[in-house]
Amino acid sequence: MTLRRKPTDTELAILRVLWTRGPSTVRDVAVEMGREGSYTTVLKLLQIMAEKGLVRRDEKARTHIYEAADSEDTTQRHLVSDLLDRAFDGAAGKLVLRALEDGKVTPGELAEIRKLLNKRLGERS
Amino acid sequence: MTLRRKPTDTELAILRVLWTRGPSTVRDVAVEMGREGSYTTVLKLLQIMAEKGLVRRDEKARTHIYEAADSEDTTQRHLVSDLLDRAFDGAAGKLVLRALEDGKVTPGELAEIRKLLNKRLGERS
DNA sequence: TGACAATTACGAAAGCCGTCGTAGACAATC
DNA sequence: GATTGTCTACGACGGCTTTCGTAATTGTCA
Repeated sequence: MTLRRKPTDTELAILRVLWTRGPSTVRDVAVEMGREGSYTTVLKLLQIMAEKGLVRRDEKARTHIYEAADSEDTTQRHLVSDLLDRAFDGAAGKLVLRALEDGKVTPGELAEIRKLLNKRLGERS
Repeated sequence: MTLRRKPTDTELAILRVLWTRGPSTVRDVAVEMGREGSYTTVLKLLQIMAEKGLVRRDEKARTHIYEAADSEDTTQRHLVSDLLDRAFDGAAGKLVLRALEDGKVTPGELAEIRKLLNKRLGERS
């Protein structure tokens, strides 16, 4: 398996564009981020991300096409797990509490959390 | 209010020592981290963190005493909120699901989450 | 007082990140 | 074929993070 470093903030912003847009050109990404003026900066970032393995690059055409290497879900899982280790000593419950306090949660998500919670309560010894 | 930048990974590791040990000397922190060999590195980090306002320094005695400026809870809240913005578009529910999937949650925490969840379900329109 | 140990202070180096300027390749159009 | 526009490639810079070596300061103890 490939060892991938955690994406930086800027890299994550780019990945988010790729996740929502799908495979994109440099210009696509730059426009979406409102950074058309700094075109070469976005280009360079994507090139480095390709070296790191964060994105895949299709060079068949003159204008290259970039695509996120890992899915949004996978990356989110890694980021959460990382934060869990770094700041919560692995205690997921505490993180969940913090998140529920802070953020907005849709009713659908609330229901889903409930379901997962019940499953957890049921299976515990 | 003071504008504080997000602590780096290393800084967070130091903060965790300060949170569990309480006010500590450089040596205390270095020992706790198993980095007594790199004493001056830990010292320098703490000095910089003091400049940034991440820690407070008591210089009354010859051996300075360092203490985390923000509480663990506050910092955790900031980190979660930051991750929420950067990777989840603010959707706390999704983050909660990822965390529940991944980590270990104590029965006590499960109960607390349940309670908070019920409160949320009750108040929603 | 003098020697020694522990501590703080300081500066430099290496590496990474984000930014930008510029050069070169290529295609299309006239 | 020359010009123009778009794209990739490359190098350099400033800033930040972490590490380390070394000097300066201070306390202790014989």
